[in-house]
Amino acid sequence: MRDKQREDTRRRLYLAALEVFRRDGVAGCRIDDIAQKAEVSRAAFYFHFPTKEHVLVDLLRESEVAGARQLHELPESATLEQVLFTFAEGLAAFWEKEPALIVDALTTSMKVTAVLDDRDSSALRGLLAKRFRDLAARGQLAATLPPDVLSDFSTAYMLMALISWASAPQASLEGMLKASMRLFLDGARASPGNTGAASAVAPGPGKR
Amino acid sequence: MRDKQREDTRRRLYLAALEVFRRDGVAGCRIDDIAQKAEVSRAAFYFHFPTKEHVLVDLLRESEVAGARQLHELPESATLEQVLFTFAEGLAAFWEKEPALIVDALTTSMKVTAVLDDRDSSALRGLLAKRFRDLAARGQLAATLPPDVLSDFSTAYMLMALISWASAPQASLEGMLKASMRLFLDGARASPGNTGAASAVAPGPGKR
DNA sequence: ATTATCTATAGATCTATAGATAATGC
DNA sequence: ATTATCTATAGATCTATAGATAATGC
Repeated sequence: MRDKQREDTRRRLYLAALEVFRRDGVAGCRIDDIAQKAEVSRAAFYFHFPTKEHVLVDLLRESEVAGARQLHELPESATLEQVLFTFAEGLAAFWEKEPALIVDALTTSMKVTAVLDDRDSSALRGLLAKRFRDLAARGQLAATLPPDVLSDFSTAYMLMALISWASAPQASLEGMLKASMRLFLDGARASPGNTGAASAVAPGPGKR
Repeated sequence: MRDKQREDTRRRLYLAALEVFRRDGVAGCRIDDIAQKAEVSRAAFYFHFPTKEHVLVDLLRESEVAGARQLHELPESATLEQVLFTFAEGLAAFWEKEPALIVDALTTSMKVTAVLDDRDSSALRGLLAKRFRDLAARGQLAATLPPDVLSDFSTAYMLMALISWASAPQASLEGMLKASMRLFLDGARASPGNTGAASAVAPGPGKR
């Protein structure tokens, strides 16, 4: 009963905050407006969220859940490409509906999670890291950096792709995300097998 | 005379702000303390900087200048690797002396520059983009994405490497930055020529 | 005389906290 | 009786702005 009401209030504040963010921007909005829209006092907001930026951490978590949902259904044996593209599709579907909040959500969350540095607070970060460790064990990863770090870099590319698309939405977000994943996989260096388009579907290391 | 005084005050505020940031953190500090240390009124701070976060934009610019300094001396014909490694060295030298401000400087600047989106406000961003366009013209770049975007992604990798190092400083920052550049160049996919260490010095596409 | 730089300060907004209310546990 | 959730509010800090001062341009 108490738990239910607590979650209820928190959810109302969360949704109200997103509405106000979309209207006034994260930096420009007043917490009073959020609280009023959620029909609680301003102090109640602070009871649930340390700062208004923390609402965006929740939003990013939600987007990660959207990205990870399909990931669970992939077999253990999935390739690196399948893992990353599946995740990219989920992310694209989520953020296409919330373009105005991409930059704020990603930059503030990056700050918060960089400080926290708990690979487990985020369901996705742990899930993706596990996939990467498995792939490394099967020899599918370059040995440049440890799998955990590689996993974080793949996420960084997705975030960059999202921010880049949000600042200047050209093509489809999904296309942009997948292009960034090809870049992550094959690198920026010109080479016979690396024209971008080709490697998008090629299953293995695919030389020639 | 007036210009000189203006720049003088601005510089005093800039240095005072960095001191206070190091002591109290960017989020936790008071602008009054910054102004007091610079011996001007709080309003004078706002005359020079819209928000305290904008001080960090200046800091990031300074680091870019440090990174770009050596870049000017590279010949037009320099390889992608030479360009990126030179830049990485300059960045590493700068940020090693300012580890406490890395995360705040990079995340807030990312937000600000993502919104501004002027490829020219930053000397470096323009300089690096030009290098990338030249490299693309000489066929040294993968065609996955336009050169300008590739240039931004290379910077994103550096930023990620910096943030990652700042959160958990393991090895040398320069080593971390160069590893991230190898990842950028060759991708994360396992392949015969891609063991990381090997490609660090190899000049060309270097298969085998 | 005009303009750029800076100060003093009023009003807005936030942050911290003492206390009210109602659910929970004994 | 105790504790979790929320409110009311005092004090801190920020933001906006009217005005002072001194350099610049005519």
